[in-house]
Amino acid sequence: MSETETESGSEAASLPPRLDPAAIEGPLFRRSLEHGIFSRSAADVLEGGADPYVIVIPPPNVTAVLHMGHGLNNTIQDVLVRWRRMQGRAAVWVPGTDHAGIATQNVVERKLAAEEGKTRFDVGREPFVERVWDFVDATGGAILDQLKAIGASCDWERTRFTLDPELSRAVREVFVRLYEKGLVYRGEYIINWCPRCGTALSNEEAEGVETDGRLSHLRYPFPKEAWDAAEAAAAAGASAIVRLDEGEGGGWALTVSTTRPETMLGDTGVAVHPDDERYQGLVGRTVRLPLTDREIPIVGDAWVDREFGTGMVKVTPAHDPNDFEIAKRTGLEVLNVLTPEGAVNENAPTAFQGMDRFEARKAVVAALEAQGLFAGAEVHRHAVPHCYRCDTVVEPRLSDQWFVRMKPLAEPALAASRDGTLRFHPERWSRTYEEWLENIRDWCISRQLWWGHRIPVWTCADCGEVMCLREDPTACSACGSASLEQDPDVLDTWFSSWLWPFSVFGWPEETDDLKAFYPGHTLVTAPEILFFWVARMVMAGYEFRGEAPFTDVFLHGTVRDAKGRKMSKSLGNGIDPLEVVDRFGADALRWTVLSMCGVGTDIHLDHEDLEGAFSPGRNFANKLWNAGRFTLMSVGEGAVKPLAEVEGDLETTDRWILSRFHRATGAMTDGLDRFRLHEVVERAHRFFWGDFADWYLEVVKSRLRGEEGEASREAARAVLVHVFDGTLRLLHPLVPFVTEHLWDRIPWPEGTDGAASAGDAAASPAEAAARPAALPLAPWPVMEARWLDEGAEATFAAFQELVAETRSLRKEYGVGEGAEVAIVLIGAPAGFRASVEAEARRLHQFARVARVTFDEGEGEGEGEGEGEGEGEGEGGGEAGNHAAGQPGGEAGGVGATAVLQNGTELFLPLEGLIDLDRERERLAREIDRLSAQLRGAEAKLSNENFTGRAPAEVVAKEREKAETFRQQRDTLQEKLDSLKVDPT
RNA sequence: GGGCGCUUAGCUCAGCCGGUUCAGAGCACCUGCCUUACAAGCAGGGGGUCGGGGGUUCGAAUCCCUCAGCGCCCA
Repeated sequence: MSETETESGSEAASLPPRLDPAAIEGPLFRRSLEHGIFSRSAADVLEGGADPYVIVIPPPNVTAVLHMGHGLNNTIQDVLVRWRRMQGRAAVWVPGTDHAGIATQNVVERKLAAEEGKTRFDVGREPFVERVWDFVDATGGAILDQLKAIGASCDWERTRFTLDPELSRAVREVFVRLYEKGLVYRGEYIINWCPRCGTALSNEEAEGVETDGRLSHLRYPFPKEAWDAAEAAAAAGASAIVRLDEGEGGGWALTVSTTRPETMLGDTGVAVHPDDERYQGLVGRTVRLPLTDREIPIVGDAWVDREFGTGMVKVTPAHDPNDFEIAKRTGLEVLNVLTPEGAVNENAPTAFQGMDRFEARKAVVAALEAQGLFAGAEVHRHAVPHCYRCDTVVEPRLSDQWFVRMKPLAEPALAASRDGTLRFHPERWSRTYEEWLENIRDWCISRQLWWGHRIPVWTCADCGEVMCLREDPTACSACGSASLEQDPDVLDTWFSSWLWPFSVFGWPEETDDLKAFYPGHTLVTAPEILFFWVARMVMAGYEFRGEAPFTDVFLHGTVRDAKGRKMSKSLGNGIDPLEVVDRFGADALRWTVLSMCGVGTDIHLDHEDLEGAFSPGRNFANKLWNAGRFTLMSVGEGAVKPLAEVEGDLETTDRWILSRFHRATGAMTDGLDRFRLHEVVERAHRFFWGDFADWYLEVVKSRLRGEEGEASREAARAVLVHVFDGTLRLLHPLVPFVTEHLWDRIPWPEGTDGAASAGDAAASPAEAAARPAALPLAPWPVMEARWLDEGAEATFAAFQELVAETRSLRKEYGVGEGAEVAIVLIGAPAGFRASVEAEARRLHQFARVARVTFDEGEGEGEGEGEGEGEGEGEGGGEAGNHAAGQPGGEAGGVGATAVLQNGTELFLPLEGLIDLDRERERLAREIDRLSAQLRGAEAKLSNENFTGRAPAEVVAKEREKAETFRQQRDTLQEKLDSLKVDPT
């Protein structure tokens, strides 16, 4: 027994048979941090000449808690950054958080209300902001530590926060510059107002929600003097003009429609298209606004769509953006009838004052109904804007706000996409991006909040001078007065986020960091914030640095539950990544989400079955663990030779695995290059599990035990270590922990060890011969064409096919797993015969083939008696099925047949086990299949159009296929014919 | 109303600028194995007229048109 030998106290012996992620992940990550593995300095680039690779994290909210969306997003970034780092780039991934104005302020306000029953106004501005800081200092940034749990290899020393002094300075500088350029302006416009948050929102922050609303029809009566005109209009086909019931005095009225009836309280006019003949006689007249004592004019404005509804619209300038524009053009009065909280204000009739807008909606309808002025309603599906933070229905509201003029900023950002400077993955997002920029609207940047960057504009109380300044003023620049008032509002959080790619490096200072690491390279995010953030970053990049902040934007899918619903707190269908890490490990989480990361597809994970959801990742990591365990155990302690020294002793299987490894290397590198992560994972899986673990590890077992000579053993050890090292490197960006743990234990080839011990980050990746300081810094493998070996691959593929077919036949006929069999290969090409002979030991190992005999074919048996059948076959069979027995030549005996692609007939003698009927059926099925294939190929080949027009290569291939099919079919047909004659 | 995308095995998805024994993977399922790296594993197996229809082509899951269903974005 060699047991003592395999457990000779090596490192491997200490590896338990199951991976325990919790035991290795934390310590490994801490070690990397301690040794500064993930950090790079500007000097590396500016002085060391390193090629930078920069990613800035999409900063999560400072008070956020990690969810699977973050898990996916950051896993992807980590894969890319680890890969580039291994390629020798000065990889910098900048982490950080944003202050999330609304969200954070909300949290603290709620806390304040719950704990002290106070509002922020009770506390006061300064003390309130203090409290938010206290809260953020105490609990904020926790999400960054959570990111560490999934292995995020950020340059943690560069952690930034949008409210850091440096970043705040960048925000201020940008505001002032834009102000000075006239790109920031202040004005009264209809903006999206969240009555609950009490602040303005940008257009992007008001999310349309498809809703079945009610389109109500309201009647506004004409004063007596307009009845004639109304009657005339009705006669002209104006469907909006109707005659009222007697109860209303029998007069005339017009009909307008709205989904928000309460806004009629603020109507100041009715509009028709100026060219609409039906209403020509009414323009200039007035109409009585019900429920109020006002009369409002009818105006003509070209914005009105004659075709929509009655072609007549009510105009509420203070509560609708289009109506506001109409009012500006036609001079209609602007009347605000809602309070900031969304209640009816004092400009409306007393009866409605104080009512909430939705309450007022009902009340208005009821009041109109009572007066016979409600003309019914119909269901109307439309998009209702909701606050993206609190989901409250947003109210369009006239308000004095700050805006950024976007058109000039959008132009270079648009050009960048069009000319390919900026690339999207998947590519189709570029169209969405471009369309948004083409139709860009000005950006409302002021927020009526306290938490955030305060707008740096002061107004002199004495002379009215307005000052926009980089430094806080002490006196009015015009009159010297000290009574200055700063604008109370703060800026949209995105107004700091859009500067993130350069503000994190110290801009507006021309820092070394900025020189070294701007522009960056890749941005990884979800399509949801394409407009909010991505497009704006590009604009800011061009405006303030003259260059796009990155070249590639990778947009990944959304994490959903098993039913396809977005994960959310309110639905309770979320998955806590930390729980996943606890139970299955970060590697399992990463592998699982990456394997599902198809281009542009969402990721479905069952929150009710975490085990099922993450087992692929856990299983993979465990498989890797065990392959490593075996490798380390069987390589043993002794020095391993470098590959170059054993080249003369390499066997076909060695050349095969090396060839497969280099192919996998090429494919994975290419996949990473093209952001095809799903492909990368698939390729990694196929190579590691399908080639390395399933075949190579099995193939080298006996060699490693020294059963095939010392030279073979040393070659196997060298190749095994070499390929395993390379495999760990390829897999490291995907599953960093298990790979690093194993890699640390690889016995390094002679002469390369000792150069640096693990953890010494100083070693340069350029010193190829020296052992890299740590796996994250080990050079990424490069595909070398000289190791690609089609011959070895073909040879081994044929061997694999033989094994598979033999196994299949054994199983088909119930040969016990342990039972040994003999096989006969008939008509094997010389090369194949040689390789089978060379791998006889392996054939036994894989398929329990105790003996192979070769037959030249055509009935001529080799005559060597078989008849051993050591397994249970002989014992159990009795004489029963021996009927077809043709003693002697195996080829003609009783057994099962398959045919290999190279035409070789595989015969498995199965005396005593075979069911001839079943074998005939099976053969017939195979023959049918092959015949069909053959017919298909022949049909093509006999088609002159095909042979004439298809590329010669394709035609040749088709001929080859046809030949193979024919050969295989004929072989089986002969076999079947021989079985047809029942010898009894 | 405008735009984008999706529909392939029971489930989640690859494959899609046409031609690999082209219909694949993982999970699930069936059968047999606790073979000293791994039962979180190994071996074998069943399962799909590639949403419907039409077209282009020597050849279509792949390109074009159309219909149906689903999803997202913008107005």
